[in-house]
Amino acid sequence: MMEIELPKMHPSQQDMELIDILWRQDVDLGAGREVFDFSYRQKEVELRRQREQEEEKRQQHLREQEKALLAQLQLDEETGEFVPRSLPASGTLTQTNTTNGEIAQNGAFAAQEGDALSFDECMQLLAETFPLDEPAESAPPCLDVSVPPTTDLMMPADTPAFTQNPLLPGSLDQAWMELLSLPELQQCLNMQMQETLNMDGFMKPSGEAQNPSYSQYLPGMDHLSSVQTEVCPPEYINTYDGSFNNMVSPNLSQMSLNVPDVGAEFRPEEFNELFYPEMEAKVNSGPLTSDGGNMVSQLAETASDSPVNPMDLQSFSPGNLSSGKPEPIVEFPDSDSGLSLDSSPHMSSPGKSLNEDGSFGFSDSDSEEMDGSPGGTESDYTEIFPLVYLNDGAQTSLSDKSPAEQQEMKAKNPKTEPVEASGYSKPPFTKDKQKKRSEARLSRDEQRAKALQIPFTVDMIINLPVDDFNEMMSKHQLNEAQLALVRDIRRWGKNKVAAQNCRKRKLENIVGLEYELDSLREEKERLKKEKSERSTSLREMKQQLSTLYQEVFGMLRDEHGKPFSPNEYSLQHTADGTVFLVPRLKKTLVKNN
DNA sequence: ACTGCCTGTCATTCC
DNA sequence: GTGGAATGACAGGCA
Repeated sequence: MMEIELPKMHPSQQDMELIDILWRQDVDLGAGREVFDFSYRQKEVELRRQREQEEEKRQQHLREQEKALLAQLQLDEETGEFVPRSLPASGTLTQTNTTNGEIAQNGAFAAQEGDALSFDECMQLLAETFPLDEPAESAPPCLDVSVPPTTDLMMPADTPAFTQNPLLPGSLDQAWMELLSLPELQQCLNMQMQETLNMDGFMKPSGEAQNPSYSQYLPGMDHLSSVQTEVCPPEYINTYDGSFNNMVSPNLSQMSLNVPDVGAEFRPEEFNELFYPEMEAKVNSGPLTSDGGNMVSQLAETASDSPVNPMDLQSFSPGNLSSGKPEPIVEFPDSDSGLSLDSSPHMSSPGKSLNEDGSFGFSDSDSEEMDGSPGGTESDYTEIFPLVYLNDGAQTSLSDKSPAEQQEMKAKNPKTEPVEASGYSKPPFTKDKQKKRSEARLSRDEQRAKALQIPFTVDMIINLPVDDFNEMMSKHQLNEAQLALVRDIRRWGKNKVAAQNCRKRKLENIVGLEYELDSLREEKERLKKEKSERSTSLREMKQQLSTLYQEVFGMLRDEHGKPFSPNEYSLQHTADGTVFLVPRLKKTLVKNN
């Protein structure tokens, strides 16, 4: 059996860190952790050490109990179970057999036996090696370390012997772990793990099971992963996986191409620079905090900078809101709330009915309606719509449009003709005409909104939930006319959709009623036919009954052999089939009575 | 010019 | 009380 030499050299801090990293890979990689800084990790290490101390005491107690129990047990070689000793007299021999059996079953136990280091000796050595101020150093929680010395002793390196033998008493395992806690053994173990890593590539058996994260999530970064295995505490990797993997993963592939040669010493700054070069460039004031939440928020801020709502671009363009000039008073006799049942936001895009010369191409004689029409509830903001609005609004709309949209408009409207005019010129079908007409109407409310420089789209005004709508309104300072128009647009739009739904429902009801009417007519015809058939059947049955009656009555004779007169007698039958000959006179008398 | 249809809007009721 | 859906009624546009 192998005899483990205990080198006299003391481990360096780097070795301890490396050992720490390695056992953490095995022990902790399964759990995601939001730790980025060493301080947090060190605190956690201290807490863990305290817990391990307590655990060690508890396990020591258990070991003593198990020792006492083992002293009373022997191994049943057939079942592999420990059974109570039957004969105390043969205790010595049995003890020997038990030991042999254990040796045969587990090399660890054999190694311990052969190592001539008892548990107490180990503990003493432990106490000597590590004074009382940091006793936890001697008991790292890498108790489940994947490569125990048994790997070298009796099992091949790739054998899944990392799992404990269920027959191995916990005390023995713990004793081994006590031994493993020695720095010398840790160094030896470190070398073994390095060999295993080199041989298996990357912690194949246990690493994948315990840390399915980075080796899979960072394809093509195997070299980096292996480097990180050595230089980066798994907490960092886990933290990246847990917190940022989704966010930064699109960049990881690029980063892997530019990965610098990571030095043997891990530096969070370099790590951040490595994975967040853009953010480093953006947030260049002071070092990045290692706190994941802060980084998330910074990322969110970064992300929130880029996407700009097209509506916002349009709505908050210079001069739209903050001009401070008095809003032109607009009057639009006909509203168009911009939405229908199947309307898409594009249908209500502003400027669709704009003429190229800058005037609005209202459909449905809107230009005529512009002259003036009865003012209803719109009167508060629809006093009179000055011509200034037409030019201003049109120019604004045109300028707000993207070049592509303007080109599209030009393509749709090559001449100064209104879109509606061209659309109505040669409509192939009436439905299409109506649709175009509806689309043309769609822009009117938007133009009203644009005229009053309302910074919302009609779609938003109409379709936002009440809370969001109120929130949106509260975020902008709108004057009375704008508020009235916005609420009118919302009311019109909702009522328009409601009217469309109502009419659709009404049509569906009509169709349904027609269908029901047809069904009822069919049912009526069927019932009439059935009635006729049954009437015919009844008539035939009556005829048959009459024939049968006469036949039976004619066969009846009185005591003189004469037939009964049908005028004086009649046949009657009861429900049970009994037939009676009843005198008609008597029956008449009975009836009269 | 009349008619029927479609659509938007208003007023009202109800939830 | 408010918001919104539902609906009848009305008006305007169009074919």
